[in-house]
Formats: sequence, structure tokens, C-alpha cells
Amino acid sequence: MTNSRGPRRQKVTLQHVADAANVSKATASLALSNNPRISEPTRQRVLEAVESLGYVYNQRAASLRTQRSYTIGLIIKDLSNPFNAELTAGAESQLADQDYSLVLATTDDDLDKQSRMIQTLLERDVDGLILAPTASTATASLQRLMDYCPLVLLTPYYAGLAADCVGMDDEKGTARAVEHLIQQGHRRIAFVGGFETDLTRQRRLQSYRETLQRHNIAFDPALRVAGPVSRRGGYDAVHQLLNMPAPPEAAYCYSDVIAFGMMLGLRAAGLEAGRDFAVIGFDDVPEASLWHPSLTTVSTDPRGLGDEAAQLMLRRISAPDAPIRRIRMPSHLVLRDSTAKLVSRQLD
Amino acid sequence: MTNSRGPRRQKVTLQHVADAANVSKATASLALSNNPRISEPTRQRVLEAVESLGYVYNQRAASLRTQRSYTIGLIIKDLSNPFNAELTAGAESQLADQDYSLVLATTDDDLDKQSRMIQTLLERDVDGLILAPTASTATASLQRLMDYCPLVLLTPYYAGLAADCVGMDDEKGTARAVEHLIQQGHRRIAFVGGFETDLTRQRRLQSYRETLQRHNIAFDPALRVAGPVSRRGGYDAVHQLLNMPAPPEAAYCYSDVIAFGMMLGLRAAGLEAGRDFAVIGFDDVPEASLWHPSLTTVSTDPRGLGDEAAQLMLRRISAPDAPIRRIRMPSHLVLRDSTAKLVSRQLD
DNA sequence: GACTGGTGTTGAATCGATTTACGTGGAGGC
DNA sequence: GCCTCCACGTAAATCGATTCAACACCAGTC
Repeated sequence: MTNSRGPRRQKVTLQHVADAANVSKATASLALSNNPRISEPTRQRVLEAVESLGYVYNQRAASLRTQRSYTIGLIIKDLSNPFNAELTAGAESQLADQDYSLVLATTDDDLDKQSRMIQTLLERDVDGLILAPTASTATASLQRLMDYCPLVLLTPYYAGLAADCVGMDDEKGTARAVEHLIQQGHRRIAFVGGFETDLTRQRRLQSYRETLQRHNIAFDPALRVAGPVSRRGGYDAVHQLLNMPAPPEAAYCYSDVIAFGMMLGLRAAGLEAGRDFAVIGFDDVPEASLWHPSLTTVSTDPRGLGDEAAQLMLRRISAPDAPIRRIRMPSHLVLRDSTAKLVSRQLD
Repeated sequence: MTNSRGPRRQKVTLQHVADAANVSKATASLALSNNPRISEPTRQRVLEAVESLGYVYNQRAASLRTQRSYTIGLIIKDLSNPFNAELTAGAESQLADQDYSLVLATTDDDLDKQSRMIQTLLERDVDGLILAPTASTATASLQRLMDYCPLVLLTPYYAGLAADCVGMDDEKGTARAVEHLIQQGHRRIAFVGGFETDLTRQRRLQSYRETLQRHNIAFDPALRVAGPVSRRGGYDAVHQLLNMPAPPEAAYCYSDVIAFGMMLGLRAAGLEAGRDFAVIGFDDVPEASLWHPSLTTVSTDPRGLGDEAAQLMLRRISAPDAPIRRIRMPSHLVLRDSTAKLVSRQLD
């Protein structure tokens, strides 16, 4: 028995196939692409040669000539986040349906790493790039990127940039969540979590303010608490909020994980979400329905978002000069126990 | 304002760089690879040309000559499964550290799709393939695959195949879980979920039987319930088990999701996990600690598994003839409330 | 028998890099 | 003044496909 584990078979090229079928390389190539100029018997001979030699087509070599790599780069922040994992799954399956491959890269929300990954993927000669830009990405650098390859951004829009975009409808989702709390009779509603630089947070915060305003509730900056997007972030926010002179009685959280942290923090303070304090999250991660009490949250469709991004990209590739499109994926409010007061009132 | 969104800039090649720097293409190439034969002033001129023209290296073209694509294919069943998402995240970050890119493909555990994806990735000319083989993959086809490119399998071993492998230690994890139940005094312990064809399940089932045997407990085939790996699967198993003449009082589930389903099923039958019935899962997904009651489960490190697979691959590429390696990732039992009886007894 | 058309096949250029073997000019040895 | 050697560059072949212009062959026409 040998220890040789490397590939032993030496690469079979189209030339070998051509030789075996007694035709020229050109004929072999045309035969494989089902070109009608090649006669049926010849095509068959070529196919037999392919079979018997175990030839595999070299897309990489072909792409040098055709200038198409059938490869799309996807750059996201972090795959551990189930939202991004679903998004990636959606994009991959859409692309695979069209015989495209997905090259994956993650940035950890780090601008430097993002630049490196963009560079790497450009060098890999991807046909397009789907990017979830990190917070402080310069518009100019994205603009320049668009000179190199088609770009789809995973955000509802990007100020000053004429690029295809797809993102969640943060505004409507937020408005529904906040309105839900207002209808429950809450007037002091906190906005919890995330950092100022985060573009998504900016959109949600803006919508939160506008919704309050529409309902004649003054925006109180003290009710806006920034912090990390984690349970810890939510937990810590609770202390800050409850120690205010006029504490809020409800909170709209930037994301579900923050909401979970808040619920833990509330419990530590002797309060129970849904009974003593209303909590709403965003994302509808699987835990949201399992948590106790279950979490009212804005539900989105991350997989659909990935689907849409991939389709946008394929469309752009096939029609480079089509007008740009910005797509907002709908979101809807899922009522659960963390805002149960409302539910019971509605039932009255 | 124009509607042109396609990449406008026409591709800059090494030839353009060479022209701009007044050197030959060969010199430009050598300069960029820091070859000492090129003088410093010349190298600088080349670098300036690269900068001013916005040249991006074309790895794809280079790979034709060098026969290295710096690209690894990863084929998994499904990215929606958090376990696989973590695994992928681990592999991606390891590979990125070494300037390799990850091409992702999913099979949905379908043999046909798996073949198609393998074919596609081979055509993309990946330097190696990391594969989580679906249930009924033929050994011969994997053997043949190894002629084409280095292969790392995401399983602790594959019978009859001398391939690098990395997988969880299903046997030890299972033994610990079952022993934990035995130590609690349980004698009738069910094995729940998964289908017979599943290789991982076969290993766990085998270990379950051996553990019982070591403790002089006869294996009762009726306590082995097959079914889909989903909540539904766990839920349905409960009925079957509770309607037996001598129902079990504990269950070791093939995966956490099945355990969740069982707990729901138990509750529907008026029983509470941890109090009336002991339940153990496998995976330690994030929900496990959040569920109510929280789930005792075998914890593994999926991210570490991805790391390890990537490292194994890079090692294989740099040393094609090294002896093969099979790595088992350790797992450990996390005690929580779904087997709480034990905990309280131990505390007595 | 020359000419036209159509069918099927092929030689050669091409894509964008790497790499080998060779060329050139000048410094230094004797 | 001739030879050697070194340092620095470059021409050309190469990787594995695609693609176009050209060509061989045969049938049919006049």
C-alpha cells in the first residue's frame, strides 16, 4: 500500500480529447458546446473520448478567453450571524441554479479587512460582487469599485451612489413596531442598541423619530441608548433606562439579541417583559419564538434577501446598462408575549 | 446623468503596466513578485505604473500557468443549519489567512446535486475540495475524485477510503450522554431520530448500544425510533414511545432540534422534560440554553471543525504525499435542566 | 469542365499571466 | 586589449480553452 494521496492522474486537456477522437482541438471545443456546424457522428466520437479519458472542462482556462468566470463574490460581515447565513444560503442557491459559483469572504465589520477581501475577489476575477458594506466605507471607494465589476449592495440604498441595492425595509418595520407600542398606550418608548456609525441603525432611528412625531410624541434623546449588538448590550441598557427620573415603559430594540439581553436585565430588576415592560426586537431569529416570554419582533426574510441580491446581480450582468434598481424587502411585525398587554387589550 | 452601470473601465493588463513603466511584460511580472534580479529603481517604476493605472492582478490568468488557483471548494449540505454555518465560518477564516478563497456549494443532502456540485467545482479548478458527503455516496466515486484533486472529508472516517478526515467524536459524546442517563438510574433509554442511511447516526447508534452493553443493559430495538431530523420528528416520536407497553423514561436524541420536538411532545402529553422524563440532545445549538427547560446536550465546536478541515487541506496541498490524517474533534456533555433530576440527586 | 454553395473541419490568433534561456553593457582581472 | 563575469532585462514559449477566417470536399448547375 502506498502513501501517495495527491492527485496522481495527470490533467487531461481538450487536446488529449481531440487526439483521442481524431479531430482538431477546435472541433472538440465546438462539439462540446453543441455547435450545429459539427456533425453528429463527430460529436459522438468527441463525447466518447471525454468519457473514456475522464476529461473535466477547465472553466478557468476558458474564462481567460471568454472573459466570464461564472463566479460571484459575496462579502458579508460574519457568517455566525444566522441572518447572514440565511442570506448566503439564498444567494448560493440562486446562483447555483444559473451555474454560477459563489466565492465567500467575510470582513468581521473591519474596514481594512473589507478592502483586502475586495482586492482578493477582484484578483480572482469574479463577474460581480455582492457586498454588505461595513459602517464607514467611503462612497468614493465604492464608486471606484464599480469601474471594476458589477456591484450589488446589501443595503436599501447608499447615499450618493448609483448602485443596485437590496435591503430590508427598516423604515416600515420600525414604524409598525413603534406604532404597535403607541397603540398599547405607551408614550415613553426607548430605542436601544447599536452604534451611531451603523447605517442600518441610523435608518431605524430616523423612522422611530418620525413615527413618534406623527403621533405627537416628543423625541427624548435620553431614551436613545447606544451599545453593542449583543445580549450584554441589552442587559446593560436596562440599568441605564430604569435609573432615569422618568423611566420608559417600553423599548424598541435594534435587534433581537439586544432584546434578549434586555429581557434578562429586566428580570434581574424584578420586572417581566410583556407584563411590566414591553419589548420588541428586530430580525425574528429562531430563538425569538423559543424565548420565554416569546419575543414580539419585526420579521424579515434573510433568505429572500440573498435570493434577490443574486438575481439583481445576474440581471446586471446580462444587462449592464439597465437602470439601477433598489429593492426593499418587506418586513412584518410578529406579535408574541413580550408585548402581551397589547394582545389582551385587543382581545377585550 | 447617465444610466450606464456596467464597468466602464477597460481592463488594465500587465502589458499596459509594462508599457507605462517602459519595461517588458516579463520585467513587470518579475518586479511584482519581488524577484531580486530586478533593480530597485525599475521595481519602483513598475509599482508606480500599477498605482496610476489601477492595475489589478489577474490570479485567474496566472493560475493557468502556475497550476494553482488559490481556491478551495467547500461542499456542505445546508447553510441554514447553524452547525454548518459555523463550520463554514471557521474554514473561510483559516483559508483567508493563507490567501485562499472559499467557493461554497450546497447539496441539500441530495446525491445528484452533490455530483453536480463536485463537477462544477472541479471545472472551476479548485486546488482542493472539502466535502461533507451525503448519506449514500459511493466509496468508488470518492476514490475517483481523489485522482482529480486533494480531498478532505467532513466525517471522522470513511470506510475503505484512505482520505484525510475530520469529524466530531460521535462515539465518546454519545457514551457520555448515555452514561449520564444510566447514572441517573434510567434503564429504558430511547434513541430518537435520524434515518438509517445517515452515517453519523450509525456511529452514534452503535456507541449507544455498546454503552448500554457495558452497563449490562439489554438493547431493545423498540426503543430505537427513526425519523426526520426536525422538531416534528421529535414530536411524533414521543407518541410512539409513550404508547409502548413499557415506555422509556429517558431519551438520547440524535440532534438538538429533535430534542426540542420531543420536549414539546412531552408537554402535550402532560409530561415535563427534566422532571418526568430526561432528554439529551446533540450539537448544543444556541437555542439549547434558551429553551425552557434548558437542554442537556453534547457540545461540539463546529467552528473548530471548519478550522481543522481547512488546515488539513492546506497541509495536504503543501505535502501531497504525507500520510493521511483522521482527526476527531472532542465533544463534551453540557448539563442543563432537561436532565435536572440527576443534578439534584448529585447535589443530595 | 468550370463555377457556385453548402457542409464540416481546422490552423492560428487570442485571453493575461509566468518562467526559462538568452542578450547586452560595463566593471574588473591579467 | 581581450576575456570573464555579473547584474539587469527581455523574447518567446507556455498554460487550456475559444473563435474566426480559411479550406477541403462534394453535389448540383449550366
